[in-house]
Amino acid sequence: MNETTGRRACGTRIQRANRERILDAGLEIFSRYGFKGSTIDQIAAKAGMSKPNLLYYFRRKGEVYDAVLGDLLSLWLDPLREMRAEGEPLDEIRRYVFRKLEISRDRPRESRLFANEMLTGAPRIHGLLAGELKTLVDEKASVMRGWIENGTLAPVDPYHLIFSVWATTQHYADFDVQVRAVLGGGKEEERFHDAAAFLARLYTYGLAPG
Amino acid sequence: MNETTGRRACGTRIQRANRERILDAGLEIFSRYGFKGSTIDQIAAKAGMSKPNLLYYFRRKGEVYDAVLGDLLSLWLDPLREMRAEGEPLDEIRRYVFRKLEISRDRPRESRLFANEMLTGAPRIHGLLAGELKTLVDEKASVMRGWIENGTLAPVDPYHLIFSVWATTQHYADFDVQVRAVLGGGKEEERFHDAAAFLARLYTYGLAPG
DNA sequence: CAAATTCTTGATCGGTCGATCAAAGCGCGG
DNA sequence: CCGCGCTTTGATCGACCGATCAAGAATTTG
Repeated sequence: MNETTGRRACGTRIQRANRERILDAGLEIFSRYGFKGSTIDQIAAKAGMSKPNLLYYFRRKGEVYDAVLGDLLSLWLDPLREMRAEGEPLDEIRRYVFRKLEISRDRPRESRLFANEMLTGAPRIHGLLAGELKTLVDEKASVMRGWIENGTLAPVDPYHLIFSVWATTQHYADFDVQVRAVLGGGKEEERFHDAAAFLARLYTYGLAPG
Repeated sequence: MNETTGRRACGTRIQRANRERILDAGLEIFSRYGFKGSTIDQIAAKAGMSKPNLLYYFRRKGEVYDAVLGDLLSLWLDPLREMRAEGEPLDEIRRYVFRKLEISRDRPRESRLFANEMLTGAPRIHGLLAGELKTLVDEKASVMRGWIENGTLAPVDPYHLIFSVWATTQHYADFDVQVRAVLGGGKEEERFHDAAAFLARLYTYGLAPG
């Protein structure tokens, strides 16, 4: 027994370390070239191991992809889950926007992978979209309808409101090249601040009731 | 001479027809699987011809891709070009949003291809982004700054305003699968109307001065 | 230390894809 | 009808890629 690390058994130390490296390399490569556009050689090279060794840990290319994607969904939905019906509506929405914007800044590879999957018709996570995702969105849309009836939120379509938050925040990760080309080589910190300020203003005044 | 059609000479009738079919098929395939993920066989099959025949009109796979992409940029930038400094700011912006939303509805393949190119780092159009695109955006940002000084537009960052328009409108084409999964199988017409109404409201109140 | 197990990799196989070529088909002017 | 140029395609080549295997290296275990 080697429970010295304190983590529950899930393969040897080497196994865990190598799986970790493979998943990280897979995220890097898949997020840039998509599933078909990526090769096992690329991923193995990025992970610093040989191709057969990678296939020793994941029998198929698709298994790496699914594992990378599987780690993603909770990260993706958690910020929306945090939206509380008891909070001040505009505060909750601004906070949600800010959290999503932070994720775009800190996890651009995850965002691009997600976008890539959507663009190709989401063949591998279509079930999750119609299930877990839709359930959560329906729930939060219901919360927003409550706010609208309270008169604490402008009467807008909750679904399209959520879509707009997804779109405006993910844009900074997915279209990073375009954003950089337009804004020039300014500091990333400044870009983030300006984007946050603009979105805060847009949603504050755009969604204020009355 | 066969100027009977009235179009200027640009290959025979057969050449023009086949190039057209190839470009349309290329758009269909490339927009769904990206450059590396698409095969000439797929494109040729979709165009209803053999692979060598396709390569008779375009010597390389990359030539098809570049031709498809080249037809795209003007379509992409025209709506922004139409924004007039003399107009009423909020009208101009609302009109821009609506035009972009129409394009997302009517040309989803073009939108997805563009998104795919961005996700992969835009290796083939990076020059256009830093050139033609940036020039136009700088020009319109300047127009918006004028509106802000006039007091006819809220003091927001013009660049991030434009980004948000791109993001919110393209989202309906690029993330179509997700939108459908969340909204269920409602009519496309209704979706479009609701999205237009939400965005009109968001930008009207979010950008109104004072 | 020795045996057993886990880990790593060079070599290789079958399949796919981009690209080429030669030959056959087709339309058009004489 | 003939001959010429434009168009189409079956066959094929080389490169790349996913996957397998057997053998060797490293690590763990007794």
